[in-house]
Amino acid sequence: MKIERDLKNLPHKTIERLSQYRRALLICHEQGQTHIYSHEIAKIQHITAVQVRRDLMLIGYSGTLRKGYNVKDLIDLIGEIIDSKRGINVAIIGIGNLGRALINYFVGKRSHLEIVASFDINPDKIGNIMSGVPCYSIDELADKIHELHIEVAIMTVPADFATQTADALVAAGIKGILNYTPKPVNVPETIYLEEYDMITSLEKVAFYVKIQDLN
Amino acid sequence: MKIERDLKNLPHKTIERLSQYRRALLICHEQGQTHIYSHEIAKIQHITAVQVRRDLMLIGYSGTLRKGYNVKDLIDLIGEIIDSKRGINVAIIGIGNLGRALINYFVGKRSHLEIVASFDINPDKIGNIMSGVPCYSIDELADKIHELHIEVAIMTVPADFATQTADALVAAGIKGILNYTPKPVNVPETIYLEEYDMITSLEKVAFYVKIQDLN
DNA sequence: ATAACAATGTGAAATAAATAACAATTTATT
DNA sequence: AATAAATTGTTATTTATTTCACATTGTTAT
Repeated sequence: MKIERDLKNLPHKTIERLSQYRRALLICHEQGQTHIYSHEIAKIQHITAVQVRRDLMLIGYSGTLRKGYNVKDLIDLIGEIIDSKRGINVAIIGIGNLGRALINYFVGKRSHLEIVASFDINPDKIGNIMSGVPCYSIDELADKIHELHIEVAIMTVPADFATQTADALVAAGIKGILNYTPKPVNVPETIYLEEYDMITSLEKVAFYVKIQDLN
Repeated sequence: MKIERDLKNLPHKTIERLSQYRRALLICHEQGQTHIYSHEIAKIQHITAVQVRRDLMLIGYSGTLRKGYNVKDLIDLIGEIIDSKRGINVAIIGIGNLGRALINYFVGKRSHLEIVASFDINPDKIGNIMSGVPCYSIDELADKIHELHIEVAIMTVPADFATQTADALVAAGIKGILNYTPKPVNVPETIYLEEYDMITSLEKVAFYVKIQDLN
């Protein structure tokens, strides 16, 4: 009960960084590294060592002086914080290039997050299995979401289908949506929505390149 | 000279939102809408009307009372702020699913950002043209970056190639990098680097879905 | 032993970003 | 003409996030 309250108070940015720390730590662990200093983690993530220490403080982890943090312990603790014990099933909506990229990229990467289904409108794709992920007709969306206990959906449909796809997901009882279409969608407040648009990122890079030249 | 200083002082978040406002405004403009209120823009972007007005205040745009903002004028002004007058050439490094998704998605979308080349290591892909974008060997990276005046690169190579790709881009004189590999890369401070990792976003969604259940 | 060093942990301060509050003003209505 | 309503523009405030400063404490070298 204490922990639940703490989790809710973790800054959003800290959540993001914890995920990134873990990814870096997993690589260190694979390579046999047992301990790591805050400034080493910081360097990998292009942030400051203080930032790392503060994040770890927030999740109640203590390192040892002069040896730093225990890589394995920290990986496990971050898992306890950000992972769901029961695991979470994920679906990808829209099997275009981006949908395929996500499937290839995610499958097998995180044990607590499993991509259990994909959906498309194209008959040529329906029925296929890609990296172990079956593709169903979008008509089966609601049924499969219930049947397979899918809680999170990643939207990779064309922009013109974004709204109706989001509506269908909401109606089917999805709990979280990651929207990669360039069209913002509206969902009830009870559903967690994360939107990311690649054009915005590219335009941002271009902007900072541009103003550098103005020096 | 006044403007140059102002541009540098615009909050990063405002830059991102300006890009998003424009995208929404372009759709409105296509549909023949001539004016728009701050609260309408806000609703599309899931933010507050005050936030919109503040962003527009920062770029020195004034709307008209009771009619709101002129869609066309605002599109043009945002372009003056975030676009480079000369246009910026972009390359995609790595023609996997994600690279292809980006090409399909970007081509023709923004006049000031042109994808002029892609690069890959696979001989089957080299020499192909996709949506008008030629694919060159990664060996030609430096040459083509100079020849085609490429200033921004989007990295969509496998994680294991991230470091060497970034190093090659830096050596070739790139000015900005958008890194979509899951591996953070190091570049000199003079180069603008934006990194985005899809696993982090998915884990974040999963986290907030998880803690909602703890209520 | 003791001093010097190098790391963590954390309260305080600074910075960045979002929100609240409200004055000003145009338009529509009576 | 006066009033009401709706919208912008902007200062002040609040909230969120990062950084600073430094106390603490193992470890190593002398």
